[in-house]
Amino acid sequence: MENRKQSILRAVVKEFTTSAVPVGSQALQSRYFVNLSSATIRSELAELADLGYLAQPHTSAGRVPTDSGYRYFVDFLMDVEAVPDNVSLFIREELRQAPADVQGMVEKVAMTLAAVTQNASVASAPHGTQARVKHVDLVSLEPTEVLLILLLEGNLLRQQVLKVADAATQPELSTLAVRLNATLGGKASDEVRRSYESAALGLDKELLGTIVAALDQYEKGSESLVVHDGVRNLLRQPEFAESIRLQQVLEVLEETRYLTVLLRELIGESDMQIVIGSENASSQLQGCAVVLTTYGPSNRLKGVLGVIGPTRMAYSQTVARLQAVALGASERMAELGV
Amino acid sequence: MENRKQSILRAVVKEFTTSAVPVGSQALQSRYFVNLSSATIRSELAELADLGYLAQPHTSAGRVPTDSGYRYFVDFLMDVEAVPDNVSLFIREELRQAPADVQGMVEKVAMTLAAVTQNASVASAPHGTQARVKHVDLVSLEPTEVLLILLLEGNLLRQQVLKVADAATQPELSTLAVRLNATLGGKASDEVRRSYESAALGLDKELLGTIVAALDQYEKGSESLVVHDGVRNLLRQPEFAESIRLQQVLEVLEETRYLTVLLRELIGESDMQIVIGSENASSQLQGCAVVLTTYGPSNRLKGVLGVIGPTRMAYSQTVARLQAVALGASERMAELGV
DNA sequence: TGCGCGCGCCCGGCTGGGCAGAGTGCTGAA
DNA sequence: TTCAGCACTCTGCCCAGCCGGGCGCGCGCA
Repeated sequence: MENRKQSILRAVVKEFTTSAVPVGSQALQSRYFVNLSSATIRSELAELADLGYLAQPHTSAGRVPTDSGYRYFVDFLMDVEAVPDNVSLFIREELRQAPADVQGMVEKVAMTLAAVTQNASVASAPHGTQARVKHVDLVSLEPTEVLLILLLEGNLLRQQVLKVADAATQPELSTLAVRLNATLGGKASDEVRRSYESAALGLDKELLGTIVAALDQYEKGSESLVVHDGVRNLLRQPEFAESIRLQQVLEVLEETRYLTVLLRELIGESDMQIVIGSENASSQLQGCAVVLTTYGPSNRLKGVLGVIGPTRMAYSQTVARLQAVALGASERMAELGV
Repeated sequence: MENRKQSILRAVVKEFTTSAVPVGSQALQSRYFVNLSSATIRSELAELADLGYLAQPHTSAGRVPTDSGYRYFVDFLMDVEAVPDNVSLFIREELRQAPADVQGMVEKVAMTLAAVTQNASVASAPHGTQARVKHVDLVSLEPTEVLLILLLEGNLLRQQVLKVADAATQPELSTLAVRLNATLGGKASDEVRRSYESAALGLDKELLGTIVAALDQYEKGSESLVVHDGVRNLLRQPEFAESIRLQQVLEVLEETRYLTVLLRELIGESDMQIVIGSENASSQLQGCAVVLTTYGPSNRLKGVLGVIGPTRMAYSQTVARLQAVALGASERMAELGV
């Protein structure tokens, strides 16, 4: 695409993201292209519309970027915006105050992200493909109830209540836990499963089965923790003035199961992913853009961090700030051993 | 108040909660008072308006209950509605699937409550005045780093990385953990603190200090664990058609600090509390009603459970279902030892 | 071929008047 | 005390008309 068309498309996107009203040739001429006439701009706009990058809400209204227009913008035209000092300071300060557990940390991260992007945010807890057992503990709750505590790689704690047939005292359980630690320490779920299948360890087979199940469940992420925040920010956007639009987004955000699947599907190999409007598989997110990246304390433990807003969002700012939050959160989590 | 006025007020509230349009004398006459003329009803309505229980959006519109009208209704006129079998079944089933940790349980409770009341729900984690230590574990991470795992009453896991001066092996740490369990098991934070202050136990003083700090943080933190759900339900109500109304509610719900204070202030001695519209201290909740009760696994561990909706809410249904969820959750939590 | 200029056109949004409907308040009679 | 009738008032809705922004197109020029 010629340089001038690109500039005009960039100007349209920029103008529309701030004003939210269709942008006309005159506005562009007076604010961006003083040495071009509005008629020239009009013909360029018409061609951009032919290419599918711009659309008109109705004849003789200004132009609005289409989903492909935004796509072209983020792929080729977007210049990465530096994060202002006060914003990075704010991010650092917020994350510094985050509690040292996964849940609290993830919530704080989502909160911070929503605040700095002024959009809605989602965050899933970091989890690895292969969870390694670091430590096992068994605590007697009731005579026939035992709490299994699994410490996984990344200092992730998982807990599960087990019903056992025979009553076991705490000392008995502690002895068993020591044996389990010796056998399972450092093992990933498939190794634990082998132990389970061979069952030559003299360990309670049922217990091992439960541990395998807990690891599986953890790995599937079906139980994985997803939080969201900042829905109130969306309400400030004219796109969400009619409540139906927001309702659809909320259906996605509040339905955790659905959100988990969505995040897993969306996050691919790439480091930063932008999904715009109709590119979203789910019909509820038409008109919304989702910007996603990964974060986590280590390379093997990654969660998803994302921003959800109208397609008319300040992409370059969002990308930069999302990156800053992801980086800050990753560092902080590594530091805290979360 | 005479009997007939009461019936008419009750009818107006009932009619308005379902239809959401101001109710006129003819609608009342045809649906509730066939043996009265609309003129008679009109004069009664006028008197109810004089008493401050009803208002007109404008002259020659139907009547709408005022906040005091709702107040009178819930105080004197409301008949408690039985919870349908399928709803109680749904509640039981949902709570049965709840995970065995506090966070997960609270989230499930909020979700269930939102589903059965078709309004927004809030839930704070049950917390006592004193957190009790149930189990302590120490895991060696690095030569000079130890992970302290605290299992507190309510199966709440806390973890913290400790830096220690002298390298300790896992067996050494396990032995220490056994000693700690024997000493601290079942103790609340002030008892731990006494142990800490007397320091006559031969235990590492620094370690005890960390445990005390973790308990303190927990006591503060668990109080602030507040979740909400069901905002999407509010969007179905015409009251929230203009997004500004919902925005105000979301400011309250998403600002956890604020919500914590709100719940603490609102929950008084009474078992079930209803706060209607202008009775709310916070200006953001004008036009909203909040129904609150307490729940928890024991008398010492209580959290707050609440429903937030428009003042035009089905109070008797909400109260009954809130009560059912609170009861079910309390039982389930006691059962799971959460 | 690219650009600038100006004219005519088109369409959505706003405004103001008229109309129907719903609901009230009042009055007088049973 | 109840009730029928009547006048009044206010809103919501519809429609016509105006307005203005923005475009498309044709023409002239380098």
